[in-house]
Amino acid sequence: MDRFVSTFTNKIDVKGRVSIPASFRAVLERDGYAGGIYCYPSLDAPALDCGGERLAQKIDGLLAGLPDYSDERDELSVALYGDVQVFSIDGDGRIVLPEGLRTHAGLDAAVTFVGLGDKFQMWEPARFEQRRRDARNKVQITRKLFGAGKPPVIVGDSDGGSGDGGARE
Amino acid sequence: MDRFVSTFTNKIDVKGRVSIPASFRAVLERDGYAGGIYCYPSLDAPALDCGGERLAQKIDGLLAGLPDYSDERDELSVALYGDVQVFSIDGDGRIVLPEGLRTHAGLDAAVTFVGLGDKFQMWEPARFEQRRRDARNKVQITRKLFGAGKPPVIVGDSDGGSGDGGARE
DNA sequence: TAATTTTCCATTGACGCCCACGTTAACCCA
DNA sequence: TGGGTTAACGTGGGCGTCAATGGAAAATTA
Repeated sequence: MDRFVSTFTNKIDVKGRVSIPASFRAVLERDGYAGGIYCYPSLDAPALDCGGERLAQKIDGLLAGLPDYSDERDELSVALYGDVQVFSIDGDGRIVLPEGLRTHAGLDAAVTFVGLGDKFQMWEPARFEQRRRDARNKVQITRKLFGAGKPPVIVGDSDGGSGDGGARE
Repeated sequence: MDRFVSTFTNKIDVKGRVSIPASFRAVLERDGYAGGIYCYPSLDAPALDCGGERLAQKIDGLLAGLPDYSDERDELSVALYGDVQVFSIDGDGRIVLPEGLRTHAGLDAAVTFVGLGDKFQMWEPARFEQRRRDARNKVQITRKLFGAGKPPVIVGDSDGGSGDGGARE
């Protein structure tokens, strides 16, 4: 497995810790250094975008194209790095969510991890459910408009396996 | 870890001392001499740019490309070296911020350290928050740079808000 | 000597690390 | 095929260590 897939919901404990789904950790390890994850507030959703070394290298790659000490680079650096936080994963596969990011995503008692291929997102479970419903409606509409045969695959539609808040994969 | 990442906020005490985040100190040590950091007012922001040996060598590298005794070089030398200060880090990982630099960055009660890869910046916390908000607004430009085409499915853009559901990748 | 800076020490609160338990899925063997 | 066993994972809590911070003592300068 080399991509983040499926969704999982884990609890935040009293110390602010939350377990990263084991399958996501496996992807991170494959990605290089697995001792930490890069994380920043999602731009247009109340969620956090997360990934491993590959994500970090993407950011670096963008900056590498710009000359050192140019204004352009400085601005972009702040825009990109400014929001990024790095969480170290402890021996039990958990991270601690600091206050700032928790408020952005409205995280309180639990976190829903949403695999998006080369990165994943962390959502407040109820908000994600809402968002997912909206997405389904949208797909219905789109399908009618286009008369498409195959609907785009969203998240476990029909709730086959993972959606029920059960922790395990 | 060999790059400055994440952001941290530490307090300035009554004597003008402030702790350098431990993870940044680790980077500095790896960078060569860890007894001091190079620091100068940021050119285009109310902040201070800081780094270790690698940063100093980069500055040297820039000047090396210009002919000796050219006006250009003189100007750049002054611009780059003129305001550089070297702070020694005490036994507890702290530096003392002199008056001049504190006023440039408006530093008063606390400092936000922003990791930018091969260097980091010191901001007055409130100003950095402001800057970060601005940066997020400018993200449309950033997105083009990222070549964000198709947003990932799932997050059905229900809030009619800013464009595609895809976050920056 | 007075004032300011630097070094050293102490506190405390957060964080990393370790272990232990319950639950659930996977596995094995009859 | 079904029941029992084992392993993996998520979760909670305790404990030790280290970083951040405040303050005192020593040293340097005027």
